[in-house]
Amino acid sequence: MRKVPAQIASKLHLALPLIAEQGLEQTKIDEIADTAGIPKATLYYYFSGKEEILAFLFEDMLTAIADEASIAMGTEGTAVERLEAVVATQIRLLTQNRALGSALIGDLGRISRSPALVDSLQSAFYTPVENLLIEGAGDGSLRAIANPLLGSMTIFGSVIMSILVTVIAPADDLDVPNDLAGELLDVVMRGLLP
Amino acid sequence: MRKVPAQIASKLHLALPLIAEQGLEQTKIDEIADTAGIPKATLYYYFSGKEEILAFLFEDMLTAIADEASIAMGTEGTAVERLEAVVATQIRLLTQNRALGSALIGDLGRISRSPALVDSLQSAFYTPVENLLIEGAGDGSLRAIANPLLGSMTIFGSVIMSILVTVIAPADDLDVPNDLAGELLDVVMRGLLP
DNA sequence: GTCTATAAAGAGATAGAC
DNA sequence: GTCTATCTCTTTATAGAC
Repeated sequence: MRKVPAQIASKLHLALPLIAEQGLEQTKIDEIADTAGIPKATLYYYFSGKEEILAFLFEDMLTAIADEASIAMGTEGTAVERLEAVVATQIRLLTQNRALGSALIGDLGRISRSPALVDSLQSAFYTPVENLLIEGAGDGSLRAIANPLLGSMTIFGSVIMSILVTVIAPADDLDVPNDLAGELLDVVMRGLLP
Repeated sequence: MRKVPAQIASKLHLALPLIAEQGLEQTKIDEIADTAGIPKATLYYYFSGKEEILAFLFEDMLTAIADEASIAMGTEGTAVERLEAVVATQIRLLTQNRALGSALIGDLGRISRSPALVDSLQSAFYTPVENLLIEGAGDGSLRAIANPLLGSMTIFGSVIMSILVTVIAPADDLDVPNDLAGELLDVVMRGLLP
């Protein structure tokens, strides 16, 4: 894959709603080219095919999340406070670019098939959360759970599911909380027991 | 779609590892036919194409989960106890048929594109959990969270993520807990705060 | 280096005999 | 229900203009 110019990258986002709606499989590369306003041959010049295009966009988003999460981690405050900032960042970026977020969450299998994307996913979601869980156990602001991985999975799982249910495939009668990140964290933090 | 004989259905499962590994997109229908030992023409006799085959298998598993979850819900005990039984059932069935579980979790987008599968997913995962959360708030065994949907999302999210991380795409250095369901529920129930 | 046009290859799906 | 042969559509890849 050649280095993709910013203008191409930004145009590609125009094709994302299409991909998110019907899946990459059903999306012809001509549709992508037309919708994005990029000649098909140019796409083949930069990418080796459809998969690589989507992988590039995923990578793009995951890197952005990892970067902002890293910033949120570096702020002042207890581990809990920073954890909340990190999760809020993740949710914000996923919902901000709704179509890409949908495509990503709806296609976790694709990510798990690519080692590079697995790495990016870890940097964006697991690593910051897991580190904060460990820190929190240290500074006493979080309880020390036996397996920090289980904690970060719970958080990541609830984040992506909340996006899935509220943004990607919302039921008709659903009322989305204004402060989704806050309410979600409340549940995860305090648990379900009385 | 014609009614699929049990023998065809069971043979189809042989092709699942293939689909889970490389995705449906990269799986040729000839490969499915060969691996499952079903003539390609017969597949087209019962199904309209690849998508319908996978949808059928998903439906199959989701129905099984919904059925067993419904049984677990009907047992004696507090809401919490039955909730644990339901979640353990879900995890058990997802891991028991590892390849199908992988394909399902890795392809949530496909499910969200099909209203019938969304229904089945709800019956298998959301509905039983959400009902138990409401019941639990009633009998005092669970705290009354503002939005029960958030609770069921948290549970479902952590369930699928734990499957994803431990079963579908396990890291090399990962130690999978023996009692995954139990430890996971401990986190979700008691929360992350001290 | 980038684009237009088009040819070649490969997969999904179908038709009709058995 | 199953088989062989075939048709069609998509992707891939290239040749050549700019």
